[in-house]
Order: sequence, then C-alpha cells, then structure tokens
Amino acid sequence: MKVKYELIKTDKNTGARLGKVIYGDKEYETPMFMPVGTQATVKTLSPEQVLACHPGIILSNTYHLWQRPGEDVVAEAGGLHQFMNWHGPILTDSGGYQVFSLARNKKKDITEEGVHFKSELSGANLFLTPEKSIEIQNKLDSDIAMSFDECPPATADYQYLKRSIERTVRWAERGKKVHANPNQSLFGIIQGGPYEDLRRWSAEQTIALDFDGYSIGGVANDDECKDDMYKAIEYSTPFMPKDKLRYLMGVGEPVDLVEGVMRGVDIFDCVSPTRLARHGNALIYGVKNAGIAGYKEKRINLKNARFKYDFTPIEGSCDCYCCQNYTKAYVHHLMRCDETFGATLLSIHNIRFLIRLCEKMREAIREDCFLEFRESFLNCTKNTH
RNA sequence: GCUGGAAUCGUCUAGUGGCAAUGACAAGAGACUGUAAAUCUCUCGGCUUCGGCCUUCGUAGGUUCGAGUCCUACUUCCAGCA
Repeated sequence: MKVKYELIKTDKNTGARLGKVIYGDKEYETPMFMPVGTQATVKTLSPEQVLACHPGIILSNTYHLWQRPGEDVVAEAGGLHQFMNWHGPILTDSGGYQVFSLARNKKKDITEEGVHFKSELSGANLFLTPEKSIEIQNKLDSDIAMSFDECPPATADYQYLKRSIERTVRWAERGKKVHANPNQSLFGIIQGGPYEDLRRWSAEQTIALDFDGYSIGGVANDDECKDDMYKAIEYSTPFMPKDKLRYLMGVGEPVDLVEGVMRGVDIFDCVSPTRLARHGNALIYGVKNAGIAGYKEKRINLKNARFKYDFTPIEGSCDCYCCQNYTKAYVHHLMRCDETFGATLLSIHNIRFLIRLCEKMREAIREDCFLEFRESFLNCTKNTH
C-alpha cells in the first residue's frame, strides 16, 4: 500500500529532519536505515530476524526479480509481501543501478528508448525501459516503486551528466505515465553528479513531475569521494519538498548517514551491513580518521586471529541478538568454519547497528542537539572491543 | 629376509638436468556504499640498502658448468613374495 510521510520537526541548528512514515496502521520514524533484500530476502536472515532489528522499510530489486523468478511468478504468489513473507513496507529499486553495475566495463547501449545490456546470468541480451521497469514494479506490488534512472559513473564529465539527467527526467515522466498500481507510491530520482547547477536542474524538473517522494542518486558509485557525495546532497535537498520523503540511494556508511541526515535526508539503504557481515566484518561505534579523504567507518574483522580468545561481545552496549548472546570468539570460530550462522549473527549486528544509529539521530533531532551529536560521533575514537 | 615403489613449504600435491620450486587447503592481512559479492585482492623458507644475497625437495656421498630431477649407499614408509 502507499506510504505517507509526515515531517515532525527539523533540528534547530541543522537541516536534520525527524519525521514518520505512515503505513496503514503502522508508523515508522525517520531518519531510517532500510536493509537490502535484493532477491526478496535479506541475505542470511529470516523475516523474523530482520524484524528483530526494528527496521521500517526494506528494499528489494526489480532487475533481480524480473530475471528470477520473474514478476509474473511474484504476482501470482500474491505480490512481493506474500511471496517473501514480509508484511512491512517494501521499496523496489528500478534496475537503474544494475545497468550501471552489471554492464560496467562491458557493452551496454543507453538509448533514448531504454538500455540494452547483457544478463550476468545467461548472457542474454536484455532491454530495459522506463515503462518496463514500472510495469514490473507494478506487478511486484511493492509499496514504493523507483523511477528508472541512469546511474552515471563518478567519472562522468559535466557534458555527459547534463545529457544524462535530461534523459533521466524524460524517463521519469514516461515511467510516471504508465504507473498503474494505485496501492504503490512512485519516487523520482535526482541525478547530476557533484555539480550544483545540474543537481538543481534535475531536482526542479523531477519535482515538477510531482512524485510521492524523491531520492538522490548517483552518489554511492565506486571512486566517488565523500566530498562529492556531500556536495551532491547539499545541492539537492534545498529544492526538495519538505512534506515528502527524501531518500539517499545506496548510502550506508555510518558517517555518511550522519552527514546525510544533517543535510536533510530521511531514508537510506545500503548493502554494506549484510555484505560486510558475510565477509566477517562488524560495524562498531565510532569513526576512524582517514586523513585527507575524511572519515571512515570503524569496523573489526572477526576473522582476525586476535579474536580467537576474545570472550566479550562485539559491542557491550549493543542490544542486538548477537551482542546479547554471543562472544567475538564464537563469531570468529563460526566465520573460520564458514558457518552461515556467523554471517547471520554479523548481519543482525550490522543492521541493528545502523538502525540504532538512526534511533540516536532521531533523539538528537528531537532534542535539537544534532550538531552536538554529530560532533561527538566524529570525535569518537573509542575502541569498544 | 628378498623384489618393487615412494620420501618436496603446516597438510596434500606438481615437478625427469637451468628451480626458491606448481596447484589446492590451512594460515596472516586488506578491500567492499541503490548486492554479477558467504566475493575479490595481497602475503605465505630466511635476510635485504629491494639490485639482490643466503639456505632449502629423507640422510650422506658422487656425476655435471649446473641436481628436487641422474648414480651409489643408508634411513624410513608402502605393496608383493617368503
């Protein structure tokens, strides 16, 4: 069903917003982190385990579900909620990012009509258009559909970006025209790289089309530096309507959530908590200064030998199922043995970590002390392990 | 006791005259931002002023410009025969 957004308040000193997503009789506060379940599952987690992390919206992916099992299977199953047994809100990405990531360094042909590219599974030639993407999302029956956009690489130059955002706006309009699911919200995507005028133009044109919410895209690509990301946000949010959700696509490093919220972003999604988990990494509170490039998220690799005899939780102050019940030594052991449960425990911790970070940010906004919160977060070098 | 066969980096393994020596696993570390990712990359005898140097393929000799590779003896293990 459609989601509604209400702004509760804005932080006194920053652009940080406290709001809520209304979903039937349920309400979820923002800022919010959305776990990613690309193939209609948050990798290594059951819906109950995801739910225990207290998320709001979760993500799934148009491209992947189009390829497997096919949108008709999902539709016949009764829609995505029924199919994957997730009864909270679901947002589907449009497949725009897959055109960028799957066809990286490979043949892809972006035309006005749509994008020709190759399936990574079968090698089959695929053709995805704005209409096709919306049509698939209509059938998947997610609660929020995303417009089909071009997600240009960080290396794209000004002239290319200019042509690209113009086309993305035309695609957004075409997608909106065929959008036919009355129970589904539809969001537009602002692009434009790190350029102020392009972001502004993209924002104004996209907003003129009147979507249910807006997102900032093209900021979490490889090679993107944080300064460019923050600029892209700053150049976009001032033009975005106050009464609609603002979604920063693909961003999920803790420090980036803080910086994004400060600049007026409401919701985030990222694969990193679950991917890092499968690779043995746990997010821990604090940041490490990476020099000129700025701050980097702090994390520990549980596969490291130093945790073999560490019988303390990953974070003593964390309320997640992993930290409440298991030690680093145990997770270390599981990861060494390639036991799936290790990835499950770390996924739970990492997702809960980001959701807790959002909870803390909401409290800070509520109390008008977001600047202080950010300050203490960026200065936090305390090692909790 | 006799006759064959075999001994290589923590483990298994490639190697039949130019070798610090193949691959896998194990081990040590790193990367990961709208998931082609439970993946990928690097290291993995010692020392190094990063040019190299030294010591290594059961042990001891030998042949050779050069031996993990060929020869002899020994040690240990495996198989068959007694």
